Amino acid sequence: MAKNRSYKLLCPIARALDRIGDRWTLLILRDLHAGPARFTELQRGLTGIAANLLTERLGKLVDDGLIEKGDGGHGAVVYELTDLGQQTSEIIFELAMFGAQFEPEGEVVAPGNLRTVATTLGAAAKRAAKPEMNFRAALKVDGEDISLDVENGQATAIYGSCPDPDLLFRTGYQDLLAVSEGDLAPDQFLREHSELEIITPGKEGEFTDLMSSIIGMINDQ
Amino acid sequence: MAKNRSYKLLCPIARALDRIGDRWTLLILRDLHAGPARFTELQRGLTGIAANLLTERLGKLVDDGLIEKGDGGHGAVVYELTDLGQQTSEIIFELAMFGAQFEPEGEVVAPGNLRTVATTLGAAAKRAAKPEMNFRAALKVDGEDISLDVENGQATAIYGSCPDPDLLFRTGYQDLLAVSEGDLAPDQFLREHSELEIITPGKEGEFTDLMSSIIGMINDQ
DNA sequence: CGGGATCCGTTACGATACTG
DNA sequence: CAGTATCGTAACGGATCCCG
Repeated sequence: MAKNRSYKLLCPIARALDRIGDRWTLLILRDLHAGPARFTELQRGLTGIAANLLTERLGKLVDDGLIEKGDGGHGAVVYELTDLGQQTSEIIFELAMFGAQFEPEGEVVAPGNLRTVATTLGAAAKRAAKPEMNFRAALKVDGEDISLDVENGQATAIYGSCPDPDLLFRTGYQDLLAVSEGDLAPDQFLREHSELEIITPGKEGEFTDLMSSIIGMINDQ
Repeated sequence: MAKNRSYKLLCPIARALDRIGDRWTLLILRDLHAGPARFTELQRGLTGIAANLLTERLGKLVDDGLIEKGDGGHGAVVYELTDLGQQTSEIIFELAMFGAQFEPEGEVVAPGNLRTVATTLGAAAKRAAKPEMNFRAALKVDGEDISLDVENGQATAIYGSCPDPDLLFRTGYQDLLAVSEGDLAPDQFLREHSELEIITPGKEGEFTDLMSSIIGMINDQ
């Protein structure tokens, strides 16, 4: 992996792990599924990854064609997923579904940013959205902006503010986790642990439908 | 992970990786999805994992409730998946789908046994089988037995011989890989790189249907 | 022979410091 | 901001040995 620790096995699973099985690598991809990001932004989301490790992992991901360096404006470098890198979406979503059932144990810490929320929500929405759905939702989770865009049932969630939204939804990260772990009932979450502000009347039904589907999908797995 | 290298992140993906993100762990689970296995059988399938590492990984998987020690008969210990461990099936299948597109590079080596084939085939069949399908297929891949059982569309593949099969299917591991990578056309694979022996007439249609669906699913992803 | 435990050299990781 | 350099520590990999 990092250097020469490939499994060298003639097996598709081993070949996948040779590319994304290193420590931190899947978490880096997780954050990039929420949209292009700068080096420092990634470092913050990974809470304490050493700079040299992040450098090495990014380099290997570029070499393997999963990500590429892009132009973030005024000379800034951003990393973003290639088409090949996008294909890890299903893997990451299944990991999230599997991991959501475990209680956080010991001294855990919230990530330095909420890109993980955008990724998980986006992957879930891709599966749960119905073809007739069309809306743009501006989410604020603990004050951080996430844009959820659904176009004819094609959902995309990006970490960042949403231009021209149909509605605004506020909640907290801890509340989202509680719902996904089954510790908080969906309707109680929607009634007491979040605020919904309607901008385009009529769109709020589609949004709450989608949220309910997502919560149901997570809980009954 | 191994000792205290948990990510300690409040994120479902990190919580999943704390359990199954260690080196070798997903490959161990891969082999166990093909049915219970003994220590030495696992060691062979993983081609060269050090005994101490396998011991440590198995111990952690038992502690985390993903696998358990069972009785393999005449005092033999076998490791097998718990219900929780079974839930990693989707993750492993998505890894296989992602990894199947890469050409093996450099000096790779075939795994010491073909449990990986049973796992990948089983996961694919679970998705591709239609509800009306019912058959038992005895597969021989490079002489190793894999049992594919489909009951009302519920597919299970186990590494081991199939009792009372409806048909017998022989092929080679390299041929299977070539098909899954798109280097060998499905119909050419079925005609020239495999043998089908019919035991219960009429069942061969269901089997080739399923195989075609699986190959199509892998290739157009 | 199966299922490990122990020891040891090598490699990767993690923290801090430093640089363009 | 975006990394590079250094270095102590922890994990890995290979071998050997042990016990039923």
